[in-house]
Amino acid sequence: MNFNTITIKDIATALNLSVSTVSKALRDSYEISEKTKKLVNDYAREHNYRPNPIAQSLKQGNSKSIGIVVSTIENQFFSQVINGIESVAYKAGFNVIITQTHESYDLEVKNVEHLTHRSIDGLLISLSTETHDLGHLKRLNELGLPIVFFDRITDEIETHKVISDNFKGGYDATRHLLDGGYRRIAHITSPPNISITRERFAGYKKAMEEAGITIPDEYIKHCPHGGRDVGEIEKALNELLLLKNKPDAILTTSDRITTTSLFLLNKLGIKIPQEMAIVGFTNTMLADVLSPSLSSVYQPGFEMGQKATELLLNLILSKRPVYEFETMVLPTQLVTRRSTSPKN
Amino acid sequence: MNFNTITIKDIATALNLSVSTVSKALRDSYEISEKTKKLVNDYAREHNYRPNPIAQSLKQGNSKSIGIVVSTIENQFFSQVINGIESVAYKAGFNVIITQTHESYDLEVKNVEHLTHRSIDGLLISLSTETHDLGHLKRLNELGLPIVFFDRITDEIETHKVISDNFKGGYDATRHLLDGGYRRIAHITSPPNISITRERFAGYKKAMEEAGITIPDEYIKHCPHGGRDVGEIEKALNELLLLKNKPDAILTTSDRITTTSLFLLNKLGIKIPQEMAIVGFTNTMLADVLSPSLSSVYQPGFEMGQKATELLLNLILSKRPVYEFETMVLPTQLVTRRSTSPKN
DNA sequence: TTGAAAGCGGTACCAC
DNA sequence: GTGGTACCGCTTTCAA
Repeated sequence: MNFNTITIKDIATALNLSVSTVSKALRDSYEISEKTKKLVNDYAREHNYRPNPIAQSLKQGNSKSIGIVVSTIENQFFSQVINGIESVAYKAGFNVIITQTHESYDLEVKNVEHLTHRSIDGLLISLSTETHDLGHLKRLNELGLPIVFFDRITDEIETHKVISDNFKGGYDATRHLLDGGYRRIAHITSPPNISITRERFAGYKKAMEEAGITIPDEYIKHCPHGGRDVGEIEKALNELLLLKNKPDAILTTSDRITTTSLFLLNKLGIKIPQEMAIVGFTNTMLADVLSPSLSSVYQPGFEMGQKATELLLNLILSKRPVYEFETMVLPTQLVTRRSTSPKN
Repeated sequence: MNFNTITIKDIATALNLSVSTVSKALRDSYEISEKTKKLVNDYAREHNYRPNPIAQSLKQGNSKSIGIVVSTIENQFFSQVINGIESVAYKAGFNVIITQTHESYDLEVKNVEHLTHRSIDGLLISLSTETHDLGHLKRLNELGLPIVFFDRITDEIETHKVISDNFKGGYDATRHLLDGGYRRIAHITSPPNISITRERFAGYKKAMEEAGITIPDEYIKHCPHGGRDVGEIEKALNELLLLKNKPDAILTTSDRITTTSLFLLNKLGIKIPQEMAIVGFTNTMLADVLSPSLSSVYQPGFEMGQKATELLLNLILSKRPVYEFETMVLPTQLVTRRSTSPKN
């Protein structure tokens, strides 16, 4: 149903004008006399006229709106990104449509389809953990849909990308543990197909190598859905705890894996950091208030949303096709707290 | 831009049929021969045809999508509600469009306008703290737009509503404090114009009355934006701490007010619960892991989203106008933890 | 069984 | 300066 009180046609009838005249008057065309413009605009204002953007986009081929795909808005990092996106988009007169994949490839495909059908002018996307095949996005990219990837990106499509410095985040966190005297550092993370997993792992590995430590294979645990299900985190943690060569510290990635690991360790009665230190990627504002306070790698979510949107708007508003793309890397921030206090 | 590879017209041209025939074939009309149907459907499948829902909704006057308005998705409660909404909506073949007011009346009006223009079939809304005037929603309601309120509702519009048992939540939490020996119980909450504030206050008041305690006026602190800004929470808390007759416990409402209060108390070095007990409404999954673990009133967010959507779909799909409305009240759950351990 | 044409709400080209 | 009209993609009478 259409709940706009009034259409351009109604105005035309009421003022005894043609629709085209009304349309032009509303768009402040030079062709229309000031008198008519005033007449039309006054009437429109009084009757609370609003153009129907669906009709407009059908006609004009643009919609002044951008689509967003994230894994889940429950994740503080993503809700901060979305706030950043909105702050820039609204200022430029664009609306946003938010969708969630819940880490499902099928839902990602469905959402992207839904968004393009709703006639978006551009797409901001962070890939789901299940996504291997990028066909759905490649097709759109080739058709000319402006796309900007953020957070979880891909090499297979050339366009603007915005990430945080995951390598450095992983490196700094690991270095911090090493400096505190921890040597047996395990890593619970997302599946290796998504970019952030590989980047953070690389940082972790580098720091370990520099310390002359070989990482046992069984120290690396992947959660197939990036921690969506408690079970996968529980499994990873239990396996680590059962190792002969039990780790004395864990580096976790993603909000969910980090906070859930903390929860589980507490539940098991394991003393943090004496028996097990923990540092993780998370954007929760509660790191300070956790028990114990949680050392964490913070990503600039809001800024990431802003930057990604600025780049996307550039693509959308560019008169000519763009062939030069950039990958913007934003700094992460390690905040050390009690969960990683130095040994002894 | 339209990034659908192919339109109904393309199919018509390719198969040497008329658009109307193709349209009917795709909709499996009895008028069309099986042979033609097969021809059309095969071609459509091969070429990955998807109808353009914008054009459809322009024509049909419905869009198979529902609009959502919440204050902020950063709030765990609301992201849980949204997940509940999606779970029901998707199953019924409806899409959802999520918008945030950030507790601003202006944004609420703008979002509602944007949603109705995008041709939604129904609206799910939780009012912003700034909203006093309901004109924008009354108008739509009178025009026949199905609306279901949840969480922060209003008496001024008659329709389905879903809330949690805020009275009982407030009552139980207060009762729990009283049972623990706390008597000077303060209350930091949202502004009184929104329903949840009044309902929770009523429960708190009832419990205090039953205990024969008169609540000093200065024990009631309202955060104008429901805790959106840290400053307003800080101010409320500081004022309480400076009172001669300093409270020994606080009941907080909303995720933000609750967790921020905990943070601030910790920061000030105030011992919880010895110097100040705290219990609050929050849906964070971290209540257990906080320092100290936080007694909290949990609201069934996911279920609320589900119920609200079911009611909305009833309204949307109903053949005849609906005149009987219900207000569904879902149970809250008090989980007691260390932040409210009994005195002594 | 199939097709022509109108129309949803706008925009824009082209006449007058 | 104003109006007629075609069109965006699709659905739906009404004719053929």
